[in-house]
Amino acid sequence: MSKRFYITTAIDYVNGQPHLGHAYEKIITDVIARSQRSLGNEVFYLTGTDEHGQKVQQAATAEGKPPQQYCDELAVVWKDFARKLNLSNDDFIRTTEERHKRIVSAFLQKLYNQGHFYKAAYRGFYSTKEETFLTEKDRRPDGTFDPAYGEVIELEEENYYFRLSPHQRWLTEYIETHPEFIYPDYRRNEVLGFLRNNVLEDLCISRPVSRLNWGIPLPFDRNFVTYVWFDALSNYITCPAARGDSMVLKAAGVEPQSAESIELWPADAQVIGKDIIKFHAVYWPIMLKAMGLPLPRQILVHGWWQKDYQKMSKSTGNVVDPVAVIDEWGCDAFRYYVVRELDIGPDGNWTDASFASRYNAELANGLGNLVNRTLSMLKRYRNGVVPQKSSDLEKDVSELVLKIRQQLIEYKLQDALISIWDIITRANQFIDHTTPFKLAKDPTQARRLDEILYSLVETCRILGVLLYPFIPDTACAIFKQLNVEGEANRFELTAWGGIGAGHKIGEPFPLFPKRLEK
RNA sequence: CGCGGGGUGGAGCAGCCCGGUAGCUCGUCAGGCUCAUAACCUGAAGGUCGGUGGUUCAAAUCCACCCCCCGCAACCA
Repeated sequence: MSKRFYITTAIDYVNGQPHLGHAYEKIITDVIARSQRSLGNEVFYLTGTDEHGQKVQQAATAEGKPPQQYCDELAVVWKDFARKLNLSNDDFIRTTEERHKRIVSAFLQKLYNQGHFYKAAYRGFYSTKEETFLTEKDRRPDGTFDPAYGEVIELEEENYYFRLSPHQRWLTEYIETHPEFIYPDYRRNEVLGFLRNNVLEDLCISRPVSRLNWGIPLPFDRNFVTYVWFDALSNYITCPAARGDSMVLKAAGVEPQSAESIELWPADAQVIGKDIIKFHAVYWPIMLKAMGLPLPRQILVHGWWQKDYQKMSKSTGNVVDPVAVIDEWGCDAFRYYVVRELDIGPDGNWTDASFASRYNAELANGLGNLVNRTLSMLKRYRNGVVPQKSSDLEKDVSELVLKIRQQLIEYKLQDALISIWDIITRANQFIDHTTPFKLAKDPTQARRLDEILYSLVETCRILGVLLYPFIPDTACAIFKQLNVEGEANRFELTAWGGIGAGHKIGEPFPLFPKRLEK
Protein backbone atom coordinates (compact mmCIF):
# COMPACT_ATOMS: atom_id res chain seq x y z
CA MET A 1 0.00 0.00 0.00
CA SER A 2 1.62 3.22 -1.11
CA LYS A 3 1.47 6.39 0.88
CA ARG A 4 -1.37 8.71 0.12
CA PHE A 5 -1.20 12.44 -0.34
CA TYR A 6 -2.30 13.56 3.11
CA ILE A 7 -3.62 17.05 3.69
CA THR A 8 -5.19 18.62 6.77
CA THR A 9 -6.88 21.76 7.95
CA ALA A 10 -6.61 23.01 11.50
CA ILE A 11 -9.40 21.62 13.65
CA ASP A 12 -11.93 24.13 14.85
CA TYR A 13 -13.02 24.81 18.37
CA VAL A 14 -16.59 23.54 18.56
CA ASN A 15 -17.71 26.25 20.86
CA GLY A 16 -18.03 28.89 18.17
CA GLN A 17 -19.82 29.61 14.94
CA PRO A 18 -18.31 28.71 11.57
CA HIS A 19 -17.24 31.90 9.83
CA LEU A 20 -15.55 33.06 6.66
CA GLY A 21 -12.06 32.18 7.88
CA HIS A 22 -13.02 28.61 8.59
CA ALA A 23 -14.75 28.34 5.24
CA TYR A 24 -11.74 29.73 3.41
CA GLU A 25 -9.29 27.35 5.00
CA LYS A 26 -11.47 24.34 4.31
CA ILE A 27 -12.09 25.36 0.72
CA ILE A 28 -8.49 25.98 -0.27
CA THR A 29 -7.63 22.66 1.32
CA ASP A 30 -10.43 21.04 -0.59
CA VAL A 31 -9.28 22.54 -3.86
CA ILE A 32 -5.79 21.17 -3.28
CA ALA A 33 -7.21 17.78 -2.30
CA ARG A 34 -9.45 17.61 -5.36
CA SER A 35 -6.72 18.77 -7.71
CA GLN A 36 -4.32 16.17 -6.35
CA ARG A 37 -6.91 13.48 -6.90
CA SER A 38 -7.54 14.82 -10.36
CA LEU A 39 -3.83 14.63 -11.07
CA GLY A 40 -3.91 10.97 -10.20
CA ASN A 41 -2.81 10.84 -6.57
CA GLU A 42 -4.57 8.96 -3.86
CA VAL A 43 -5.56 11.60 -1.36
CA PHE A 44 -6.68 11.74 2.24
CA TYR A 45 -8.20 15.03 3.38
CA LEU A 46 -8.78 15.48 7.09
CA THR A 47 -10.65 18.18 8.96
CA GLY A 48 -12.39 18.11 12.33
CA THR A 49 -13.19 19.72 15.64
CA ASP A 50 -11.33 20.50 18.85
CA GLU A 51 -13.71 19.76 21.70
CA HIS A 52 -11.95 19.80 25.03
CA GLY A 53 -11.22 22.69 27.33
CA GLN A 54 -12.57 25.20 29.68
CA LYS A 55 -14.89 27.11 27.42
CA VAL A 56 -16.72 23.98 26.38
CA GLN A 57 -16.96 22.80 29.97
CA GLN A 58 -18.35 26.14 31.09
CA ALA A 59 -20.77 26.46 28.22
CA ALA A 60 -22.07 22.94 28.71
CA THR A 61 -22.55 23.56 32.42
CA ALA A 62 -24.36 26.79 31.67
CA GLU A 63 -26.78 24.89 29.45
CA GLY A 64 -27.11 22.14 32.00
CA LYS A 65 -25.80 19.51 29.64
CA PRO A 66 -23.06 16.95 29.95
CA PRO A 67 -20.09 18.24 27.97
CA GLN A 68 -20.10 15.26 25.64
CA GLN A 69 -23.70 15.84 24.69
CA TYR A 70 -22.98 19.50 24.23
CA CYS A 71 -20.09 18.65 21.89
CA ASP A 72 -22.10 16.07 20.01
CA GLU A 73 -24.67 18.70 19.19
CA LEU A 74 -22.11 21.23 18.07
CA ALA A 75 -20.16 18.68 16.05
CA VAL A 76 -23.25 18.28 13.92
CA VAL A 77 -23.10 21.98 13.11
CA TRP A 78 -19.51 21.67 11.94
CA LYS A 79 -20.13 18.55 9.94
CA ASP A 80 -23.07 20.23 8.25
CA PHE A 81 -20.84 23.16 7.53
CA ALA A 82 -18.34 20.89 5.78
CA ARG A 83 -21.14 19.49 3.65
CA LYS A 84 -22.42 22.95 2.89
CA LEU A 85 -19.01 23.83 1.50
CA ASN A 86 -19.04 20.67 -0.59
CA LEU A 87 -15.80 19.44 0.94
CA SER A 88 -14.36 16.14 -0.15
CA ASN A 89 -12.87 15.31 3.23
CA ASP A 90 -12.18 11.63 3.81
CA ASP A 91 -12.67 11.76 7.56
CA PHE A 92 -13.73 14.14 10.28
CA ILE A 93 -11.81 13.84 13.52
CA ARG A 94 -13.24 14.90 16.87
CA THR A 95 -10.89 15.17 19.81
CA THR A 96 -13.46 13.62 22.12
CA GLU A 97 -13.54 10.44 20.09
CA GLU A 98 -12.12 7.32 21.65
CA ARG A 99 -9.84 6.70 18.68
CA HIS A 100 -8.21 10.07 19.28
CA LYS A 101 -7.91 9.85 23.05
CA ARG A 102 -6.39 6.41 22.89
CA ILE A 103 -3.47 7.50 20.74
CA VAL A 104 -2.93 10.76 22.60
CA SER A 105 -2.68 8.79 25.85
CA ALA A 106 -0.18 6.41 24.33
CA PHE A 107 2.03 9.24 23.17
CA LEU A 108 1.77 11.08 26.48
CA GLN A 109 2.90 7.98 28.30
CA LYS A 110 5.74 7.44 25.87
CA LEU A 111 7.02 10.98 26.17
CA TYR A 112 6.66 10.87 29.93
CA ASN A 113 8.68 7.67 30.09
CA GLN A 114 11.36 9.23 27.97
CA GLY A 115 11.66 12.20 30.30
CA HIS A 116 10.27 14.93 28.10
CA PHE A 117 7.94 16.18 30.83
CA TYR A 118 8.51 17.54 34.30
CA LYS A 119 6.25 18.84 37.02
CA ALA A 120 6.58 22.36 38.35
CA ALA A 121 4.67 24.97 40.28
CA TYR A 122 3.38 28.16 38.72
CA ARG A 123 2.42 31.18 40.75
CA GLY A 124 0.23 33.88 39.29
CA PHE A 125 -2.95 35.87 39.37
CA TYR A 126 -6.09 33.84 38.98
CA SER A 127 -9.56 34.95 38.04
CA THR A 128 -12.06 32.91 40.00
CA LYS A 129 -14.87 33.99 37.74
CA GLU A 130 -13.19 33.10 34.45
CA GLU A 131 -11.36 30.20 36.05
CA THR A 132 -8.15 31.14 34.36
CA PHE A 133 -4.77 32.60 35.12
CA LEU A 134 -4.29 36.16 34.01
CA THR A 135 -1.05 37.50 32.59
CA GLU A 136 0.59 40.87 32.52
CA LYS A 137 -1.08 41.71 29.25
CA ASP A 138 -4.48 41.25 30.85
CA ARG A 139 -3.79 44.23 33.08
CA ARG A 140 -5.32 47.54 32.25
CA PRO A 141 -3.00 50.53 31.81
CA ASP A 142 -3.34 51.45 35.48
CA GLY A 143 -2.18 47.99 36.54
CA THR A 144 -5.52 46.67 37.75
CA PHE A 145 -7.52 43.86 36.22
CA ASP A 146 -10.82 44.44 34.52
CA PRO A 147 -13.77 43.91 36.85
CA ALA A 148 -15.08 41.45 34.28
CA TYR A 149 -12.57 39.00 35.67
CA GLY A 150 -14.27 39.10 39.06
CA GLU A 151 -12.18 38.42 42.10
CA VAL A 152 -8.49 38.02 41.23
CA ILE A 153 -6.33 36.14 43.69
CA GLU A 154 -2.73 35.09 43.73
CA LEU A 155 -2.54 31.35 43.41
CA GLU A 156 0.04 28.63 43.06
CA GLU A 157 -0.60 25.61 40.89
CA GLU A 158 1.38 22.57 39.85
CA ASN A 159 1.42 21.39 36.26
CA TYR A 160 3.36 19.30 33.80
CA TYR A 161 5.62 20.97 31.32
CA PHE A 162 7.14 19.79 28.07
CA ARG A 163 10.85 20.65 27.71
CA LEU A 164 11.25 22.60 24.50
CA SER A 165 14.61 24.32 24.67
CA PRO A 166 16.67 21.20 23.86
CA HIS A 167 14.91 21.19 20.52
CA GLN A 168 15.54 24.74 19.51
CA ARG A 169 18.78 24.17 17.64
CA TRP A 170 17.79 21.30 15.41
CA LEU A 171 14.47 22.88 14.60
CA THR A 172 16.13 26.12 13.56
CA GLU A 173 18.55 24.20 11.37
CA TYR A 174 15.75 22.14 9.92
CA ILE A 175 13.78 25.19 8.88
CA GLU A 176 16.92 26.80 7.49
CA THR A 177 17.75 23.79 5.37
CA HIS A 178 14.18 23.04 4.30
CA PRO A 179 12.93 26.24 2.71
CA GLU A 180 9.76 24.52 1.51
CA PHE A 181 8.72 23.54 5.03
CA ILE A 182 6.92 26.79 5.79
CA TYR A 183 5.08 28.59 3.02
CA PRO A 184 5.06 31.47 2.19
CA ASP A 185 8.65 32.66 2.67
CA TYR A 186 7.84 35.61 4.85
CA ARG A 187 6.13 33.36 7.35
CA ARG A 188 9.19 31.14 7.37
CA ASN A 189 11.31 34.19 8.09
CA GLU A 190 9.04 35.13 10.95
CA VAL A 191 9.46 31.74 12.53
CA LEU A 192 13.22 31.80 12.05
CA GLY A 193 13.37 35.26 13.57
CA PHE A 194 11.41 34.02 16.54
CA LEU A 195 13.63 30.97 17.00
CA ARG A 196 16.85 32.95 16.72
CA ASN A 197 15.85 35.73 19.08
CA ASN A 198 14.06 33.89 21.83
CA VAL A 199 14.72 31.01 24.13
CA LEU A 200 11.77 28.66 23.91
CA GLU A 201 9.75 28.51 27.06
CA ASP A 202 8.57 25.09 28.09
CA LEU A 203 5.04 24.28 27.11
CA CYS A 204 2.48 23.65 29.80
CA ILE A 205 0.60 20.51 28.81
CA SER A 206 -1.75 19.94 31.72
CA ARG A 207 -4.48 21.34 33.93
CA PRO A 208 -5.38 20.03 37.35
CA VAL A 209 -8.62 18.07 37.35
CA SER A 210 -9.84 20.25 40.19
CA ARG A 211 -9.95 23.15 37.79
CA LEU A 212 -10.65 21.47 34.46
CA ASN A 213 -11.89 17.97 34.00
CA TRP A 214 -13.08 18.14 30.39
CA GLY A 215 -9.95 16.75 28.80
CA ILE A 216 -7.88 13.66 28.24
CA PRO A 217 -6.48 12.42 31.57
CA LEU A 218 -2.70 12.27 31.78
CA PRO A 219 -2.07 8.52 31.78
CA PHE A 220 0.73 8.89 34.30
CA ASP A 221 -1.08 11.20 36.70
CA ARG A 222 -4.86 11.06 36.94
CA ASN A 223 -4.98 14.31 38.85
CA PHE A 224 -4.44 16.15 35.58
CA VAL A 225 -5.93 16.39 32.14
CA THR A 226 -4.11 17.25 28.93
CA TYR A 227 -4.16 20.87 27.98
CA VAL A 228 -5.21 22.15 24.62
CA TRP A 229 -2.30 22.07 22.20
CA PHE A 230 -0.93 18.65 22.92
CA ASP A 231 -4.43 17.32 22.53
CA ALA A 232 -5.43 19.33 19.48
CA LEU A 233 -2.26 19.08 17.38
CA SER A 234 -2.19 15.33 17.83
CA ASN A 235 -5.34 14.96 15.74
CA TYR A 236 -3.16 15.01 12.64
CA ILE A 237 -1.66 11.68 13.64
CA THR A 238 -4.41 10.10 15.72
CA CYS A 239 -6.71 9.83 12.72
CA PRO A 240 -4.03 8.09 10.63
CA ALA A 241 -3.34 5.76 13.56
CA ALA A 242 -7.01 4.93 13.89
CA ARG A 243 -7.10 4.18 10.17
CA GLY A 244 -4.17 1.81 10.53
CA ASP A 245 -1.15 3.95 9.64
CA SER A 246 1.69 1.65 10.64
CA MET A 247 4.25 4.40 11.10
CA VAL A 248 2.16 6.22 13.69
CA LEU A 249 0.98 3.03 15.37
CA LYS A 250 4.52 1.86 15.74
CA ALA A 251 5.68 5.17 17.19
CA ALA A 252 2.77 5.14 19.62
CA GLY A 253 3.46 1.52 20.51
CA VAL A 254 -0.16 0.46 20.13
CA GLU A 255 -1.81 -2.32 18.22
CA PRO A 256 -4.05 -1.50 15.30
CA GLN A 257 -7.75 -1.68 16.07
CA SER A 258 -8.87 -1.34 12.51
CA ALA A 259 -8.66 -3.85 9.73
CA GLU A 260 -7.96 -0.91 7.51
CA SER A 261 -4.38 -0.05 6.70
CA ILE A 262 -3.48 3.15 4.96
CA GLU A 263 -0.19 5.00 4.95
CA LEU A 264 -0.73 8.69 5.57
CA TRP A 265 1.93 10.19 7.79
CA PRO A 266 3.88 12.38 7.21
CA ALA A 267 1.32 14.87 5.96
CA ASP A 268 2.10 16.42 2.61
CA ALA A 269 0.44 19.71 3.43
CA GLN A 270 -1.01 21.17 6.60
CA VAL A 271 -3.11 24.23 5.99
CA ILE A 272 -3.42 26.72 8.84
CA GLY A 273 -4.11 30.38 9.56
CA LYS A 274 -1.32 32.76 10.38
CA ASP A 275 -2.40 33.06 13.99
CA ILE A 276 -1.41 29.53 14.86
CA ILE A 277 1.85 29.36 12.99
CA LYS A 278 4.02 28.97 16.08
CA PHE A 279 2.06 26.01 17.28
CA HIS A 280 2.40 24.31 13.94
CA ALA A 281 5.89 25.38 12.95
CA VAL A 282 7.52 25.19 16.37
CA TYR A 283 5.64 23.12 18.95
CA TRP A 284 4.22 20.57 16.55
CA PRO A 285 7.58 19.64 14.95
CA ILE A 286 9.09 19.31 18.42
CA MET A 287 6.26 17.06 19.54
CA LEU A 288 6.70 14.90 16.47
CA LYS A 289 10.43 14.65 16.93
CA ALA A 290 9.93 13.59 20.54
CA MET A 291 7.35 11.05 19.43
CA GLY A 292 9.76 9.62 16.90
CA LEU A 293 7.81 10.72 13.85
CA PRO A 294 8.90 12.66 10.77
CA LEU A 295 7.76 16.22 10.23
CA PRO A 296 5.08 17.16 7.72
CA ARG A 297 6.43 18.16 4.33
CA GLN A 298 4.88 21.57 4.34
CA ILE A 299 2.91 24.00 6.44
CA LEU A 300 0.78 26.26 4.26
CA VAL A 301 -0.04 29.46 6.10
CA HIS A 302 -2.94 31.50 4.84
CA GLY A 303 -3.92 35.05 5.78
CA TRP A 304 -7.02 36.53 7.26
CA TRP A 305 -10.08 38.08 5.75
CA GLN A 306 -11.27 41.55 6.49
CA LYS A 307 -14.69 42.86 5.60
CA ASP A 308 -14.82 46.28 3.99
CA TYR A 309 -11.26 46.93 5.19
CA GLN A 310 -12.24 46.39 8.79
CA LYS A 311 -11.42 43.55 11.07
CA MET A 312 -14.33 41.18 11.24
CA SER A 313 -15.93 41.30 14.61
CA LYS A 314 -19.05 39.77 15.95
CA SER A 315 -19.64 42.64 18.34
CA THR A 316 -19.89 45.20 15.56
CA GLY A 317 -21.79 42.84 13.28
CA ASN A 318 -19.08 43.26 10.67
CA VAL A 319 -19.06 39.66 9.57
CA VAL A 320 -19.58 37.54 6.50
CA ASP A 321 -21.80 34.57 7.12
CA PRO A 322 -20.64 31.93 4.65
CA VAL A 323 -23.84 29.92 4.98
CA ALA A 324 -25.99 32.94 4.14
CA VAL A 325 -23.85 33.75 1.12
CA ILE A 326 -24.05 30.16 -0.11
CA ASP A 327 -27.80 30.12 0.36
CA GLU A 328 -28.12 33.26 -1.67
CA TRP A 329 -25.50 32.78 -4.38
CA GLY A 330 -24.68 29.09 -4.41
CA CYS A 331 -21.80 27.09 -3.09
CA ASP A 332 -19.67 27.31 -6.23
CA ALA A 333 -19.98 31.07 -6.46
CA PHE A 334 -18.70 31.25 -2.90
CA ARG A 335 -15.89 28.78 -3.49
CA TYR A 336 -14.88 30.59 -6.65
CA TYR A 337 -14.83 33.99 -5.02
CA VAL A 338 -12.68 33.15 -2.02
CA VAL A 339 -10.08 31.28 -4.06
CA ARG A 340 -9.99 33.83 -6.86
CA GLU A 341 -9.92 36.82 -4.55
CA LEU A 342 -7.25 35.73 -2.10
CA ASP A 343 -4.05 33.83 -2.74
CA ILE A 344 -2.66 31.55 -0.03
CA GLY A 345 -0.55 33.84 2.13
CA PRO A 346 -1.60 37.47 2.27
CA ASP A 347 -4.61 38.93 4.02
CA GLY A 348 -7.66 39.56 1.92
CA ASN A 349 -10.69 41.75 1.92
CA TRP A 350 -14.29 40.81 1.37
CA THR A 351 -16.75 43.31 -0.02
CA ASP A 352 -20.21 42.43 -1.21
CA ALA A 353 -19.63 44.63 -4.24
CA SER A 354 -16.57 42.71 -5.37
CA PHE A 355 -18.36 39.45 -4.77
CA ALA A 356 -21.24 40.54 -6.98
CA SER A 357 -18.82 41.91 -9.53
CA ARG A 358 -16.85 38.68 -9.82
CA TYR A 359 -20.05 36.69 -9.91
CA ASN A 360 -21.48 38.68 -12.79
CA ALA A 361 -18.33 39.43 -14.75
CA GLU A 362 -16.43 36.20 -14.36
CA LEU A 363 -18.96 33.48 -13.63
CA ALA A 364 -22.07 34.70 -15.46
CA ASN A 365 -20.67 36.76 -18.35
CA GLY A 366 -17.42 34.87 -18.65
CA LEU A 367 -17.75 31.17 -18.00
CA GLY A 368 -21.52 30.82 -18.08
CA ASN A 369 -22.05 32.84 -21.21
CA LEU A 370 -19.29 31.10 -23.13
CA VAL A 371 -20.74 27.69 -22.43
CA ASN A 372 -24.22 28.92 -23.17
CA ARG A 373 -23.44 30.59 -26.50
CA THR A 374 -21.35 27.62 -27.60
CA LEU A 375 -24.00 25.05 -26.86
CA SER A 376 -26.73 27.26 -28.26
CA MET A 377 -24.93 27.56 -31.57
CA LEU A 378 -24.21 23.86 -31.72
CA LYS A 379 -27.83 23.15 -31.05
CA ARG A 380 -29.15 25.71 -33.45
CA TYR A 381 -26.80 25.07 -36.38
CA ARG A 382 -26.07 21.37 -35.99
CA ASN A 383 -29.03 20.11 -34.02
CA GLY A 384 -26.77 19.50 -31.04
CA VAL A 385 -24.57 16.98 -32.79
CA VAL A 386 -20.80 17.35 -32.40
CA PRO A 387 -19.03 17.65 -35.78
CA GLN A 388 -15.73 16.12 -36.90
CA LYS A 389 -12.72 16.77 -34.72
CA SER A 390 -10.78 19.94 -35.49
CA SER A 391 -7.98 21.77 -33.82
CA ASP A 392 -8.31 25.55 -34.08
CA LEU A 393 -8.03 26.10 -30.35
CA GLU A 394 -6.02 23.00 -29.59
CA LYS A 395 -2.65 24.67 -29.35
CA ASP A 396 -3.76 27.59 -27.20
CA VAL A 397 -5.82 25.44 -24.89
CA SER A 398 -3.18 22.76 -24.53
CA GLU A 399 -0.52 25.27 -23.63
CA LEU A 400 -2.70 26.73 -20.94
CA VAL A 401 -3.67 23.28 -19.69
CA LEU A 402 -0.01 22.50 -19.23
CA LYS A 403 0.48 25.73 -17.33
CA ILE A 404 -2.55 25.08 -15.14
CA ARG A 405 -1.31 21.60 -14.37
CA GLN A 406 1.92 23.04 -13.04
CA GLN A 407 0.05 25.70 -11.08
CA LEU A 408 -2.10 23.05 -9.41
CA ILE A 409 0.99 21.03 -8.51
CA GLU A 410 2.44 24.13 -6.86
CA TYR A 411 -0.85 25.00 -5.11
CA LYS A 412 -1.02 28.24 -7.08
CA LEU A 413 -4.78 28.18 -6.92
CA GLN A 414 -5.42 31.80 -7.72
CA ASP A 415 -3.03 31.72 -10.67
CA ALA A 416 -4.67 28.57 -11.94
CA LEU A 417 -8.06 30.25 -11.96
CA ILE A 418 -6.62 33.21 -13.81
CA SER A 419 -5.17 30.83 -16.40
CA ILE A 420 -8.49 29.03 -16.74
CA TRP A 421 -10.14 32.36 -17.42
CA ASP A 422 -7.49 33.04 -20.06
CA ILE A 423 -8.95 30.06 -21.90
CA ILE A 424 -12.41 31.57 -21.61
CA THR A 425 -11.20 34.87 -22.98
CA ARG A 426 -9.39 33.11 -25.79
CA ALA A 427 -12.52 31.19 -26.75
CA ASN A 428 -14.66 34.32 -26.73
CA GLN A 429 -12.14 36.07 -28.97
CA PHE A 430 -12.18 33.08 -31.26
CA ILE A 431 -15.93 33.33 -31.68
CA ASP A 432 -15.69 36.99 -32.53
CA HIS A 433 -12.89 36.53 -35.02
CA THR A 434 -14.36 33.54 -36.80
CA THR A 435 -18.02 34.68 -36.60
CA PRO A 436 -19.68 31.27 -36.72
CA PHE A 437 -23.08 32.97 -36.54
CA LYS A 438 -22.34 34.55 -39.94
CA LEU A 439 -20.93 31.41 -41.46
CA ALA A 440 -24.10 29.64 -40.47
CA LYS A 441 -25.97 31.71 -43.03
CA ASP A 442 -23.70 30.60 -45.84
CA PRO A 443 -24.05 26.90 -46.77
CA THR A 444 -20.69 26.91 -48.56
CA GLN A 445 -19.05 27.56 -45.21
CA ALA A 446 -20.51 24.51 -43.53
CA ARG A 447 -17.20 22.78 -43.15
CA ARG A 448 -15.52 25.79 -41.59
CA LEU A 449 -18.44 26.17 -39.24
CA ASP A 450 -18.04 22.54 -38.17
CA GLU A 451 -14.41 23.14 -37.31
CA ILE A 452 -15.21 26.17 -35.23
CA LEU A 453 -18.04 24.53 -33.36
CA TYR A 454 -15.94 21.50 -32.55
CA SER A 455 -13.16 23.61 -31.08
CA LEU A 456 -15.62 25.51 -28.95
CA VAL A 457 -17.53 22.59 -27.57
CA GLU A 458 -14.32 20.70 -26.86
CA THR A 459 -12.96 23.74 -25.05
CA CYS A 460 -16.07 23.80 -22.88
CA ARG A 461 -15.57 20.16 -22.00
CA ILE A 462 -11.95 20.78 -21.03
CA LEU A 463 -13.01 23.77 -18.95
CA GLY A 464 -15.26 21.44 -17.00
CA VAL A 465 -12.31 19.23 -16.14
CA LEU A 466 -10.10 22.16 -15.22
CA LEU A 467 -12.76 23.71 -13.01
CA TYR A 468 -13.58 20.53 -11.16
CA PRO A 469 -11.25 21.06 -8.19
CA PHE A 470 -12.55 24.58 -7.68
CA ILE A 471 -16.25 24.41 -8.46
CA PRO A 472 -17.15 20.74 -8.70
CA ASP A 473 -20.91 21.18 -9.07
CA THR A 474 -20.42 23.52 -11.99
CA ALA A 475 -17.96 21.14 -13.61
CA CYS A 476 -20.60 18.49 -13.25
CA ALA A 477 -23.26 20.79 -14.72
CA ILE A 478 -21.06 21.49 -17.74
CA PHE A 479 -20.61 17.78 -18.33
CA LYS A 480 -24.32 17.28 -17.97
CA GLN A 481 -25.14 19.97 -20.53
CA LEU A 482 -22.59 18.40 -22.82
CA ASN A 483 -24.24 15.07 -22.09
CA VAL A 484 -20.76 13.65 -21.41
CA GLU A 485 -20.63 10.46 -19.39
CA GLY A 486 -18.68 10.20 -16.19
CA GLU A 487 -17.21 12.80 -13.91
CA ALA A 488 -14.92 15.68 -14.75
CA ASN A 489 -12.58 14.59 -12.01
CA ARG A 490 -9.51 13.39 -13.90
CA PHE A 491 -7.03 15.90 -15.20
CA GLU A 492 -6.03 13.59 -18.03
CA LEU A 493 -9.45 14.26 -19.52
CA THR A 494 -8.08 17.64 -20.59
CA ALA A 495 -6.44 15.93 -23.56
CA TRP A 496 -7.74 17.56 -26.73
CA GLY A 497 -10.20 15.52 -28.74
CA GLY A 498 -12.09 13.88 -25.94
CA ILE A 499 -15.50 14.64 -27.29
CA GLY A 500 -16.31 12.54 -30.33
CA ALA A 501 -17.98 13.35 -33.62
CA GLY A 502 -21.64 12.45 -33.64
CA HIS A 503 -22.02 12.95 -29.91
CA LYS A 504 -25.31 14.61 -29.07
CA ILE A 505 -25.20 17.30 -26.42
CA GLY A 506 -27.82 17.97 -23.79
CA GLU A 507 -29.94 21.02 -23.20
CA PRO A 508 -28.08 24.32 -22.61
CA PHE A 509 -29.10 26.44 -19.64
CA PRO A 510 -27.33 29.26 -17.79
CA LEU A 511 -24.77 28.02 -15.27
CA PHE A 512 -24.78 31.25 -13.30
CA PRO A 513 -27.90 33.34 -13.84
CA LYS A 514 -26.98 36.98 -14.04
CA ARG A 515 -27.85 38.94 -10.93
CA LEU A 516 -28.77 42.56 -11.46
CA GLU A 517 -29.42 43.77 -7.96
CA LYS A 518 -26.78 43.65 -5.25
C1' C B 1 13.05 52.48 17.82
C1' G B 2 8.08 45.75 20.05
C1' C B 3 6.95 42.58 15.46
C1' G B 4 4.72 42.25 10.70
C1' G B 5 2.03 43.98 6.20
C1' G B 6 1.05 48.06 3.16
C1' G B 7 0.88 53.28 0.59
C1' U B 8 1.23 52.40 -7.85
C1' G B 9 -4.20 56.03 -13.18
C1' G B 10 -11.69 56.70 -10.29
C1' A B 11 -11.79 51.55 -7.23
C1' G B 12 -9.01 47.00 -6.14
C1' C B 13 -4.33 44.82 -7.15
C1' A B 14 0.56 42.90 -9.80
C1' G B 15 5.45 44.57 -10.63
C1' C B 16 10.01 45.75 -6.24
C1' C B 17 14.19 40.07 -4.26
C1' C B 18 17.44 39.69 -10.05
C1' G B 19 17.37 48.46 -11.38
C1' G B 20 16.41 50.06 -18.03
C1' U B 21 9.36 51.21 -22.65
C1' A B 22 4.47 51.12 -15.48
C1' G B 23 0.92 45.75 -16.27
C1' C B 24 -3.96 43.43 -14.80
C1' U B 25 -9.27 43.39 -13.28
C1' C B 26 -13.46 46.59 -12.57
C1' G B 27 -15.31 51.38 -13.89
C1' U B 28 -15.57 55.46 -17.84
C1' C B 29 -15.72 56.84 -23.17
C1' A B 30 -15.89 55.40 -28.39
C1' G B 31 -16.47 51.63 -32.07
C1' G B 32 -17.74 46.52 -33.72
C1' C B 33 -20.96 42.24 -33.44
C1' U B 34 -25.79 39.86 -32.70
C1' C B 35 -24.59 33.07 -31.49
C1' A B 36 -25.24 34.06 -26.19
C1' U B 37 -27.26 35.10 -19.43
C1' A B 38 -28.68 43.55 -22.19
C1' A B 39 -23.80 38.87 -22.67
C1' C B 40 -19.06 39.03 -26.33
C1' C B 41 -14.86 41.51 -29.21
C1' U B 42 -11.70 45.96 -30.42
C1' G B 43 -9.70 50.64 -29.24
C1' A B 44 -9.06 55.13 -26.19
C1' A B 45 -8.63 58.41 -22.09
C1' G B 46 -6.60 58.38 -17.23
C1' G B 47 -0.69 57.43 -12.98
C1' U B 48 5.60 63.03 -11.62
C1' C B 49 4.47 54.59 -8.59
C1' G B 50 3.31 58.34 0.01
C1' G B 51 7.46 62.41 0.95
C1' U B 52 12.65 64.03 1.01
C1' G B 53 17.61 63.01 0.07
C1' G B 54 21.34 59.51 -1.81
C1' U B 55 23.72 55.59 -5.14
C1' U B 56 23.65 55.04 -10.62
C1' C B 57 24.32 56.57 -17.42
C1' A B 58 19.38 54.93 -15.59
C1' A B 59 14.99 53.74 -9.58
C1' A B 60 8.18 52.10 -8.54
C1' U B 61 12.46 48.73 -8.18
C1' C B 62 18.74 49.57 -4.22
C1' C B 63 20.20 52.77 0.44
C1' A B 64 18.93 56.49 4.42
C1' C B 65 15.50 59.37 6.93
C1' C B 66 10.41 60.95 7.41
C1' C B 67 4.83 60.80 6.97
C1' C B 68 0.33 57.92 6.82
C1' C B 69 -2.87 53.41 7.09
C1' C B 70 -3.70 48.38 8.87
C1' G B 71 -2.90 43.94 11.51
C1' C B 72 -0.41 41.16 15.47
C1' A B 73 1.64 41.12 20.59
C1' A B 74 0.50 33.11 22.42
C1' C B 75 -4.26 29.52 22.79
C1' C B 76 -9.10 34.04 17.78
C1' A B 77 -8.76 30.68 10.58
